[in-house]
Amino acid sequence: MEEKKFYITTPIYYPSDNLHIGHSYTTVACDALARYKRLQGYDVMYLTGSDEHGQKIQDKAAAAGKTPKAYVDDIVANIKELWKLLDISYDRYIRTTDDYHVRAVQKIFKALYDKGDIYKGFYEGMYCKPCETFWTQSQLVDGKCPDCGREVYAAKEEAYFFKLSNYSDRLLKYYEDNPQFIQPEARKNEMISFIKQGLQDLCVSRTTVKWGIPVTFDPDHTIYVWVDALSNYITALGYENDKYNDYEKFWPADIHVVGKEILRFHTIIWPAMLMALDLPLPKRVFGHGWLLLEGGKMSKSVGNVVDPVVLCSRYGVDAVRYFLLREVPFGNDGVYTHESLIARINSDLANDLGNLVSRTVAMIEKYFDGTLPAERQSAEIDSELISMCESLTSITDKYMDELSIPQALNEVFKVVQRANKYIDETQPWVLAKDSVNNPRLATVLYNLVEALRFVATLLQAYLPNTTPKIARQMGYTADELTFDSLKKFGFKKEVSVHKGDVIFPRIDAEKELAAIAKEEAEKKAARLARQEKEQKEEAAAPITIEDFAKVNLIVGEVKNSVPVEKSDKLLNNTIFDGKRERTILSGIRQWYSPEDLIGKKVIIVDNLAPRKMRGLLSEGMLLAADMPDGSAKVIFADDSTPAGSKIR
RNA sequence: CGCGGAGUGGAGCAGCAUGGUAGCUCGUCGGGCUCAUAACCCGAAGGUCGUUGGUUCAAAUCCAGCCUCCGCAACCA
Repeated sequence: MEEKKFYITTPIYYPSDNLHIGHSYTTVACDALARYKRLQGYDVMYLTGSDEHGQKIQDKAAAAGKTPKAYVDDIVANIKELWKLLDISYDRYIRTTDDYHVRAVQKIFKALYDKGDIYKGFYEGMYCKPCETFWTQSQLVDGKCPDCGREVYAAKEEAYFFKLSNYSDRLLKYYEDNPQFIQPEARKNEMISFIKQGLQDLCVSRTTVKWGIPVTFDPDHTIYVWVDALSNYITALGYENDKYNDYEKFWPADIHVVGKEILRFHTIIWPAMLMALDLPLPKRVFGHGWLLLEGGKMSKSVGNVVDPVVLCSRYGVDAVRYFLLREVPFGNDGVYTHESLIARINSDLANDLGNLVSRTVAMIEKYFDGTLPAERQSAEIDSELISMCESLTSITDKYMDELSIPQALNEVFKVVQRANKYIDETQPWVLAKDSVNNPRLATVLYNLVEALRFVATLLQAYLPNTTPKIARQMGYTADELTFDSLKKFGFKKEVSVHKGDVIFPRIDAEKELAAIAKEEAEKKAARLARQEKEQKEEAAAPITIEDFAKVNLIVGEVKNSVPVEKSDKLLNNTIFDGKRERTILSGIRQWYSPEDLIGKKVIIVDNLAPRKMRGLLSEGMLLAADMPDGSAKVIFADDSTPAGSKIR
């Protein structure tokens, strides 16, 4: 018999900023799976956490004037608060800055080194000095640093490498022997072809990144992300540390749930590391889709409203959870809109479920003063509802095993819909007209209460905040909602209901959307006002001649100009600055065609930091005047001015 | 020929690895009911499944070409 334990993990999130709705999606999905397994009687370990090392956090912390640890401490506090708000039932939270993890990772690194799976070599690449970052040839943009656009130099740095290349065949074999390992199926082929292209050894240490775990036997080196972050799944159980003692019990993980973009790390690097350590591999890795916002670029202006905290305060935690769990199909991407959220809440939660509870309770109170009489009488018409309830868990079990959470929820709501239909079929209000029908009426109402008990019991996994309320109204205690009790329709014969508050209030979509639109407009206006104010302050503040001297303006000659593909605003200008030709992108395509510019002399900012736009690097900018109608007029210099002339 | 994803009734999706009645949710329209949160139940309208060609007795489904849209700038599950 299989041991009834279940180990599920979320990715550990990178706390360089507060989390957004997407992280909530992953975590809520795992929460539903964890809760479902607990209801099935499994001993569950649900792990989440944060991946707190690395250059970016170091930079962010510096920018905020904090130490890296203080910086992540604050964000981790916010994360934990968010999980509390969303009713996340994680059993353990790992931080990669936790002592026990740090020491365990050092031991793992050493063990891999001793076995020869990690070796010392040289990391060769293109190095950008100001950014202190190595780039691969393919990451470079026009041969320059993709971050700052400056020149990069071929450089070599001492580094440790993991022999990933040794594991190609074993990985492929593992995929073959364990077809369920990578899910969804479609992604598996991606991984296979990635391996078949040939794996390269993986750089696992850096000397340039300071915020990380030092290599014990070579302290100049910091352990680079992979060994640090991926190890969390075992260190959190107590692997190579004394903090916990659950490794034997819970490893290998039953499932790692990750976003599709990091599936590769979890299905290639992580298994290879485990193979190197002679440890068992996780049983499944599931790469889920993304929750997208309506029309990509809109995200920033929608921004705050999609903040999970705001959504919860507006609609309630369970409504938000329901939306996340229901809206995004298995493995695919889903789109968030206010309309779809409200529609989901209204039709499923308010109209179908909430209303069913409320009409059932109301009838029992009205016809029987809240308590059903003992005498009952069943009828043929009852059987369909009853059999649906009785077969419900076997269907949802299957869907939950496949991680088809929306489908599982759909099955539960089919019962809700069937119960609503059952009321129409049996017409309790007609039965109530003659007390002769009381036994029949009692049975009808009892069946509704029972159906709702099945529904509420299952929904505990998804809507933990609401199900106790439903149970209370139906006259059950929350502890009576067990999967065991679902073996039989007719759990408890006596029923007393208690009318309570409306469980899911209906949202007036029009009003709500108007309110949201208004709020967004206000936010936008506030932001614009702030920007304007800042600009004015900037303009108003006098600058010194030294400040002005920082801006190096020169005359340039436009040698060529072509529209940038897939952009209706940009022109790609080739400009001769007296020494060389450089590329300067300019957002003036609406008002100028290339012929207007070619051959003309313009004024350019010589020393502006290069910037990537539409995949092209723009080195400098072209001066133009803002017109009152929003258009722009390029400032041309006299034709006789030689290119390269300095302007002051 | 850069990579990836997608084109199915008004909207959002399923179906496509194993060809053979085109299904679901929302919306619309009509009807029923009154226990209930203007909710519930029933019915109807609406699709030549992006396009062209091929394979086949038969193609949304397999093959080839073409067209269109989205992401690849930022952040990131």
